[in-house]
Amino acid sequence: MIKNSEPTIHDIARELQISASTVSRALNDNPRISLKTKEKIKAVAIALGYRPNTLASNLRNKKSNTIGIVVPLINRHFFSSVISGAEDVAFKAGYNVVISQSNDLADKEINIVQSMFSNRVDGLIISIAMQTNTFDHLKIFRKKNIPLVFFDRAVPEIETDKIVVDDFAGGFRVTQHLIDQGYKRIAHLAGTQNLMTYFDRKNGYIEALLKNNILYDESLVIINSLTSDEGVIAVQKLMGLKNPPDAIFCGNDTTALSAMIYLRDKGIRIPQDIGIVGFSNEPFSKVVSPSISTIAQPGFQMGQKAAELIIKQIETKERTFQTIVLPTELIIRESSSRKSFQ
Amino acid sequence: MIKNSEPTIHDIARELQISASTVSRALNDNPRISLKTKEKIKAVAIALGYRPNTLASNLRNKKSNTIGIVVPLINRHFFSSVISGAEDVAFKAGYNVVISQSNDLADKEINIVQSMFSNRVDGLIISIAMQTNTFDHLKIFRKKNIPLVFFDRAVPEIETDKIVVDDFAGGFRVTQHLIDQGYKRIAHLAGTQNLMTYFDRKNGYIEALLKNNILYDESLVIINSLTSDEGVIAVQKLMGLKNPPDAIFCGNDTTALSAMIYLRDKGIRIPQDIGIVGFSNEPFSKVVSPSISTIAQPGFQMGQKAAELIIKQIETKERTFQTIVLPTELIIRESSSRKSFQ
DNA sequence: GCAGAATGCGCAATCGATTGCATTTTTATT
DNA sequence: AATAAAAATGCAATCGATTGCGCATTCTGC
Repeated sequence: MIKNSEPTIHDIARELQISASTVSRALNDNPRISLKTKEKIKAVAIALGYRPNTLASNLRNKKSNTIGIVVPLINRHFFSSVISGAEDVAFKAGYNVVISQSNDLADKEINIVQSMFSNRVDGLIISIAMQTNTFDHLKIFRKKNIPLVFFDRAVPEIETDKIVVDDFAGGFRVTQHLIDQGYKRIAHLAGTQNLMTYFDRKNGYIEALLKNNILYDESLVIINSLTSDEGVIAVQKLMGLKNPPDAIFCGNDTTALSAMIYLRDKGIRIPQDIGIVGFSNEPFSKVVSPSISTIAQPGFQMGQKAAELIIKQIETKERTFQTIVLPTELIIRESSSRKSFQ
Repeated sequence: MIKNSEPTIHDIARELQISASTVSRALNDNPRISLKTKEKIKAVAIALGYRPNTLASNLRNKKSNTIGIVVPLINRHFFSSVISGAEDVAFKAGYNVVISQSNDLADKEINIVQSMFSNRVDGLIISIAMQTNTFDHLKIFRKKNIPLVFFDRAVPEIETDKIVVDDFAGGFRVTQHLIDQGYKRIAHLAGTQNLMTYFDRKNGYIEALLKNNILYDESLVIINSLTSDEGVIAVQKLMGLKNPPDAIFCGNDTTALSAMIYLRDKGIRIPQDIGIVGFSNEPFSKVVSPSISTIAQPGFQMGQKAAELIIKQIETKERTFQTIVLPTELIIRESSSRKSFQ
């Protein structure tokens, strides 16, 4: 008879005239099974092409050995670095990783998170979508005591481990740097203010202005969702002011680039006429011309830390949450180096 | 008593003094259950915060409603586009998607694929790692008749659906373009020849040379793994030849960029002294200076097609495999536009 | 008012692996 | 050789959801 389906431990057991329990134990290297039996069983397992059914195992163990990672966009260098870092640690610790992207949409995020829950991931590492403003789908993880770790974009009202970068310091240093370069009217392109990251960057910016006795002019701050197109729109608006800025601190590299291209096409020189700084150190920021000054975030490292913390949560009952703030690095490139032209 | 664990259909059943079968059927909208009962059951389900245990369901149904996607590197724009396209279609069809990256390592790929198999994905969409040269871990999918679709980097010896781009035509057009621009000695930076993609690109290159009565000089072809560093090494070698090339067709944009930067630092002008063309149309290729001519591959579309085909394989028993060859587009930018300087 | 059909629901087995406890087999001890 | 102790293995329940089959109740038409 043709066995169409996968061989199971029962097939192995039948073959050897022993019980399935013994097979299960042998394959898991349980010391209660003699070496001789183990060897026989393993040989048959290989001969039959046996592959354990993780579903059955997970169901029984109430554990999937899987960590879910949800990011807004997979193809952002920062996020894929975090993924790589997390995978690195998780893999070595024997966990599988499933990745999904929310496309920055709240609905999709909810969908994904619930699906991961239903699939009984052992833990969830997430950076929330820009659009997300209700958090019930995440609170449930805490309520049910399922390991949860936020990175980069965390939810303040949910108490759990968080890995963030020092966005405030980042915003501060960018602004201070622009001031040091002699720029006087510094605008800021900010992201949604319900995300702490963008909120903090803006506050760092404001703080730096104050520290340097520069008036904080709200008309120089534009809040949008930091896409390429919106970068252009924002710059158009800024340049249309009676008193336009001479520097722009962009909330990310994408808008920094689109702004730069727009300005270049208008014949405005960078950094001589206008200084530009981005955020996140996307690979392109180094190779475009002029190269873009930006803030580097240790993505890979964040991923590693996130994985370590989630594994700690998974493997211990202890729940002493920490918020790890990783430092950022200001990378000064051409787009803001006005002094070198003087 | 505190129920720590998740509510199950049995809890709902107990609550209403009915059987679990009825609950299961009601939640699945089985017509055999009356509307009234269904409503009661659904109300209780919500009240208890019930979430189905997909593991149990999948085990019973021998189906996970999940499609696995394996790519070499998540942070390559081309691959993340494919992922997005596949997710798009899969999600709409009610499938979940799990993504993993092989980092171009054979071992990791084998590991991932086996783990996906053990998790009983309904189908696998994969672009193989550069390093992979044995295919048993994939052949098993065909042997067990589990849906399998290759995209971009396919395995010739495994018969199944494949979505590839016309790499041969791509290589041909790049080369023809360089010839049209007046370049005489055209070098080629190729990737591992056990991948059909790179093999075909090289053959397209050779064919174009022959068509134009240009001698094919093997010393102008360098094969490596197309990383940034190896791009530099390759160019150094090429420029060290007694008779160095005046154009380089690079196997990807990454090497095109690193080559370009190296040449620029040496004071060699692009495209005047040397023409450069890449492959894949990474986002940076458009914004660097000079912008890089390249071949665009319809990534999102490939992903969509791949998902459609895998779903077709999953949902029908029919196994008439097809190989879909999508067209490529030559994007001419500054790095190869020598004529505009004459 | 009654046979037969339709409707609504429950029983129990099943998916494949795991595990507490019981049972059998082997080894050690006197 | 007898018995205790240790080692090896098996039984059967369990994880949570699904489903073929069967039973009971209600409905339909004449």
